[in-house]
Amino acid sequence: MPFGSYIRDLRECRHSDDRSYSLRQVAQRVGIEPAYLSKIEREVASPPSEATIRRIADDLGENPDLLLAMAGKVSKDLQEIIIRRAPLFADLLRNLREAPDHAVLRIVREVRDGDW
Amino acid sequence: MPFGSYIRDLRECRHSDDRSYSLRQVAQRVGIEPAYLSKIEREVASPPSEATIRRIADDLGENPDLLLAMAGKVSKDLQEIIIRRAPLFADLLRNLREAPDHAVLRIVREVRDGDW
DNA sequence: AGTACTGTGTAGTACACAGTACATAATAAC
DNA sequence: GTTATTATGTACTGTGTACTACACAGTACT
Repeated sequence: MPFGSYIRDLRECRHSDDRSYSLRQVAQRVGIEPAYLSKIEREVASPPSEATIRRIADDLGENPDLLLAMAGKVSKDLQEIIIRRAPLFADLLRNLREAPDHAVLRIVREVRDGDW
Repeated sequence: MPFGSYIRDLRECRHSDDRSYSLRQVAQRVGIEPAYLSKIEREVASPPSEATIRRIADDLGENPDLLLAMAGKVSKDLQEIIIRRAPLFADLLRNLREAPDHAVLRIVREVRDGDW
């Protein structure tokens, strides 16, 4: 699903039982013009900047990494992590490309409880 | 070390025993204007596009992921890998942020020989 | 002294990104 | 049934990216 329709659905879902989730009010809280948010939702405009996506995610209560991904973006903080040790992490990621979710999850847990 | 000075040093090193590594000739092989490469090397211009960095890496025999990192960029193919499973990989990377190199390397090997 | 190479200065192009501003049309509330 | 609110259409702006084109200047050979 594209970014625009996704956040529109999400917002309309919130709107259905909370009147403060109109396009205008969300736009105001997020700090952009309603016309611009309208265009984003209808995919007339491409997804906004990372900062704006984060504020939208915050307002709609959605995972920011997921929204960024739907917008075709990778969070700046993740990019930083990779850039610091580029060849190493490049290698890791390319090796994990085809790994099934559960294998990656196992590694996440292993690392989190890791005693190196 | 910044991107510009790094590739200048690298090129001049090659140049010292191979005359075909002049700024002009490298620029021609890479497919950009010499004046532009000059500006990149002196950091008058910011680093070029990913595609151009790849061609430079290729010509100078350097690791493309390393050059991209020095330019503050993350390779598009790596971004793709993350984007496909954003929340999962975001979690993994943030957990690996502080992990020492050898721990990451161990995981790389583990995954490469992995039987899931 | 001429030519052949080396790098650099200046100027400008084309296009994408991230929006604003205002007018108008549709819908809901009272 | 008018007022208030909602969503859209159109037009425009400023900033960054990724370059090109061409003229100029220094050095090296011969």
